[in-house]
Parts: sequence; C-alpha cells; structure tokens
Amino acid sequence: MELKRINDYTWEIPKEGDMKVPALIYTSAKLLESVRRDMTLKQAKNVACLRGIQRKSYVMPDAHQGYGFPIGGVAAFDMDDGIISPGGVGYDINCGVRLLRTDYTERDIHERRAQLLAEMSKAVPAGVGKGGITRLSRNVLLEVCAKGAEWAVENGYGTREDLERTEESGRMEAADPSYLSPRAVERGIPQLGTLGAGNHFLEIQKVSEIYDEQVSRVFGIDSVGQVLMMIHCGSRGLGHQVASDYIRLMENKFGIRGLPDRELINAPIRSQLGERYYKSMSAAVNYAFANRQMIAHWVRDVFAKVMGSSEGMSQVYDVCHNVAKFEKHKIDGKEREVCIHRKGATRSFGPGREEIPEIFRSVGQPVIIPGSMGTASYILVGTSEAEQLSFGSTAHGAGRVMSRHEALRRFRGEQIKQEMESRGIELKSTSWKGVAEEASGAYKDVDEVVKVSHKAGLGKLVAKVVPVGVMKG
DNA sequence: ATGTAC
Repeated sequence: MELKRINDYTWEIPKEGDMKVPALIYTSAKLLESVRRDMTLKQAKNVACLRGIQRKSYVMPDAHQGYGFPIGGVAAFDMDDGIISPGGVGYDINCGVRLLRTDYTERDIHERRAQLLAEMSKAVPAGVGKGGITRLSRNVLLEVCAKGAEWAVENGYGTREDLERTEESGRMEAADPSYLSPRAVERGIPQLGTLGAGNHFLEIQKVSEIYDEQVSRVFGIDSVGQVLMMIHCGSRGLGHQVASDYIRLMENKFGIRGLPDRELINAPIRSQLGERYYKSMSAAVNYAFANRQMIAHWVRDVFAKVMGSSEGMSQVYDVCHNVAKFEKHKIDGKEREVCIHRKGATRSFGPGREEIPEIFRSVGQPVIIPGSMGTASYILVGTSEAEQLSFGSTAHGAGRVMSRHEALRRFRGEQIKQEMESRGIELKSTSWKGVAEEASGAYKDVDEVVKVSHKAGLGKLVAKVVPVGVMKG
C-alpha cells in the first residue's frame, strides 16, 4: 500500500479510487509495522469512501482492525449529506474509563492490596454473561438509559461532583430508550452494575511519574506513589444488542450494495433509521455511564471497609472510548457541526472548549489511556492542536497486535499471573482463558503509543501510573 | 466487546 511519510509521527494514504478524502495515520516507524500486518489501513481507506466524510479518515497510534472501521479510527461526517454507522462506534457502545484519585500512598495499602481486590471482586460482579445484584423493573431500566449517571447519583451511587467530572456530565440528552428493542432491554436489566469481561478491569494503581506538575495538580494527581483507581467497562449486552439490532435494520433497509465492505453499513444522519440509531446509541451510552457510576461507588465502599475511609476518593474524570456525537469543529476556516465517530479513540479537547468542565477549561480535558494487563497506563491532557489534527481525538489504549485466538495459542493464563505476581502485581480473575487473551504480549507497547500522541500533539503527557492490583472479568 | 451462533 502506498504510504506517504509526512513527518516522524504522521503518514498519509493519498486519495485514490472511491476515496473522498485521504487517510491520515498517526503512528511511529515501530508501530506502523504491526498496523501494516492487519486490515487497519485498508479499513481506513474504506472509511474514506463513505458519504459526507470531512477532512480525513483518521487513524490513532493504537489502531488495529475492527468491525468495518478500524479500532482507533476517527471520522466526522457532514450533518446534512453524511452518514452514521454502528460499525464506526463499535459493539461496546461507550466502553470507557473512569479514574478516581485517593489520599493513600502505595505504602498505605501495600499490606492490604490482596484484601482490597478480594473485596472488590465480591462487590463488583464480573465475567462473561454475568448478571448483577440490582433487581430492576423494565421501567427503571428505561429511566437509567434516559438519565445515565444522573440516575445512579439520584439513587445513592456517588455524588453530584462525580457528574461534573464525567464526559457529557454522564448523560447524553439525545437518548430515547423507547427505540431500544425488547431484547436490548432484557439483556440490560440483569447486567447493570457489572464489569463484564475481555479487556474490562478494575485496577489499583500508583503514580510512577509526573511529567506536568501544574496540570496534574488540576486533575487531583499530586505525587509519585499516590494510589489511583481505574475502572474500565462499557454497556455490556445492552450496547452489543443495540449495535446488532441497527446493523440488521440498516442492512434490511438500505442493502449492502455499493459499500466497500458490508460491515460499513450506515444510514444518513437525517434519516429515520439514522436518528433512531443515534437515540438508541445514546441510551446505551447512558447505561454505560450509570454502570461505571455504580461500580465507582462500590469501589469507594471497599476502600471504606478495608482501609477505614474513602474520603478523598474524588473522581478525576470519566471518558468515552466508543461513541458517535454531534460536535462543532472548524473546517476550512468555518465552524460547522459534524457527526464524529470515535471508535477506540478518546476525545482530547484543549483549553477553552465549552464541553469540558470549568475546572479543566484553562488546561484542557483529562485523557485517560489504559495500557494492557500488567503494564503502565497514562494520563494525558487534551490540546487545541488536536482539534485540527484529529477532530480533538487521541488514542484509547495499547491496541491489540494479536487476535484473541492467537493469544490463546501463545499464552497460558496461569503463567501470566505468575509473571505479574513476581513483579509485585496482584491479579484476580474469573477466567484463565480471559487472562491469556489479555496478555500484554498480545498488545502494542503503550509507552510508544502515548509517545506518538505526545509528539504528534494529539494529547500531551501528564502522568504515568503502574498497576498494583488488577481485577479482570 | 458479546448469553464468542439464532
């Protein structure tokens, strides 16, 4: 494939054939090798062919192949001529990350980290298909999907301050749960307040490096050794069902003829089906916000029980990694509203954007990038440059280099756990198979991913954290 | 990611 090197961290696939715009890949020579081995670049070119796409089809440094669109793909579409696509959001709608700070240091919790993990695994149900401890009626589930994290706070899970420190304040107003299929509702009812499986986790972390003292202090990250709690999960079976439902509905309505790949099925944003998908997707987004809100509340309960207090455990921020949204961006010098798809990408807004909470508005929003199991994670800050470079987006994680299937062939869960424990990291999981699939060897080097983000200007380094204890689904 | 197939 023809790739034009723009600079050390940017490559372009020039417009050709049916492409309406070029594709732009933020990567390094090292990361480019793995991206060239799978379908990522072909998929980025396919996205560039879709109707109404603006500026470029963007690829983030952690990208790998996904359903239709690459994971680590960002694309914006014209509100009048453009499309919205379930494959551009992904199956796990509003998969995302929440970060809590604490007043504890690693020393304070060292002796009790196994106990913290044991209590968390009692308090937070995890695993494939796992149900939760809440008993919801159908009507309450619909209310959760309409109100998101607000519902959770109103029902005793956490504080209003948490909402301020959540993307969209924990609630997408566009949500209309009445468009959810009966099956989506049915799957959502038992799973609210559950972690799930795959790459979802709870992690006890300690700050290992601070790159920007001023910004980190604004985020509530004060010193090396400070303990943080990271929560990574999404919308479970409900979001998955919304994606499946609308992929099928759109295929039936529009057919797959003329698409470069049937997985790119989409609907005009202004069509009935496009609007219904957006409202249903927003309902799933809200379900995921409520999910993380409840889990965060239980994590605080666990600290209160094991450590004696959860005081000081305020939220740093909560970000979406898989979402489509209507946002205003400057295109060809003119401010316009577009439909942004961020699939495996984090919003990275810089100073001044009205969408970010006032407390962060002078420095930019927190960007939370989890690594793979047993590796570092990073806190970055959004930049103004990113708005021109990538519609205000950066990476969302390490990004796979190996399929789950291949990881199962190569790794053993028991051995991975042993290796982590020899490095002083506790691991608790419901599934050896899950641990093998999530081995860090199946992922890219997150240090390299965030270096590209920093150097390219997509999001700037603020702090590095390392795991102390990990709970996997 | 996912009641890893409806």
